[in-house]
Amino acid sequence: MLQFNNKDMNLLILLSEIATIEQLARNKLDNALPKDLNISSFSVLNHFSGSRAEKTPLQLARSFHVTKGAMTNTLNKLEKQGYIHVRPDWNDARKKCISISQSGIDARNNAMKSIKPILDEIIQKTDHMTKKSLLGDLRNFREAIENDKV
Amino acid sequence: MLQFNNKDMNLLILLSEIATIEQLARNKLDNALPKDLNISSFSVLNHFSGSRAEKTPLQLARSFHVTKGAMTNTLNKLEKQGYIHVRPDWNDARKKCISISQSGIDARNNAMKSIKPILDEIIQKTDHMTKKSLLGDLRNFREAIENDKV
DNA sequence: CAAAAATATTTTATCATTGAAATATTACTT
DNA sequence: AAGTAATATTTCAATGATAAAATATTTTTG
Repeated sequence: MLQFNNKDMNLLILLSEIATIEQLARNKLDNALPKDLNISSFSVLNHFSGSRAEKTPLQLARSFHVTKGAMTNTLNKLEKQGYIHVRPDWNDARKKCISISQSGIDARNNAMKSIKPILDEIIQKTDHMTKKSLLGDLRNFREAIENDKV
Repeated sequence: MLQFNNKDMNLLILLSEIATIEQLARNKLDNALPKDLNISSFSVLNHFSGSRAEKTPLQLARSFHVTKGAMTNTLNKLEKQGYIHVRPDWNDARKKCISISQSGIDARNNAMKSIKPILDEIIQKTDHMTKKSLLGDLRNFREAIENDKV
């Protein structure tokens, strides 16, 4: 009855499972975050809480796999809010250098507090082994998807 | 340095990995699909190729975890394209019954052909064990996320 | 060194989604 | 049977993303 092989169908099922989880998680977190911070903005702030080194908009766009235009939007909002510092790159006037401000750090920490109950509920409901194997498998899987567009 | 526990941070990393994969896969498939079919429309058609039983718009919206308004949109487009049949539920005038048409089946098969190279490339690059354990783990994980909003 | 190509950012139009309100129908309650 | 609550779908405004074009700057190349 199916004219396409099982592997293709199984992969579509896998991808649709991933899309479903993404949608569920996005909506939950979006609703829990402070009104002035959507997931995109929060992700950028959270990124800088790991490594505070300056990044260009293009680097950030690539990190998050969004378009440059989308990153322009997010950064404009964050700058208006005072959560990031934006300065020209003195060596290359095409570039900008983005870093997090103190109030950006505060906003990120505050946002973390507001989503913590959601995170903790998920953690509590997922057994340790699942989470442990998931991350490694997902990273392998992502590499299979992304690395032809080097 | 981090004022939030590792479990929370690791879960955020896991979720961001999932979001990244979703974006990559969505963009690839979107670009490969015929111009008259986006992922949402294709997903609905593909759903019906598995089980051809009629579904209501609300059932479909829940299957795909999108809002009812989004499903209305998708179904309107598919109906204009002639890819689905829409009929009233004779027992309950609030409901509609959706099924796939023959040209919908053709459109789905044609779309499958156009994305097959992408699917096959991913399959070829991902080892069997990864895919095998991934699906089960993801389903467990999804349940942890979704089942408090029963 | 001038022209062309490459790179970085912004702008623009378009599109799909969301949450909430509006509409219509059915089920429940008393 | 009337009134209220619940359910199903659609509409609407707002939002955030995309692709592609526009702008500006730097690098390459002939």
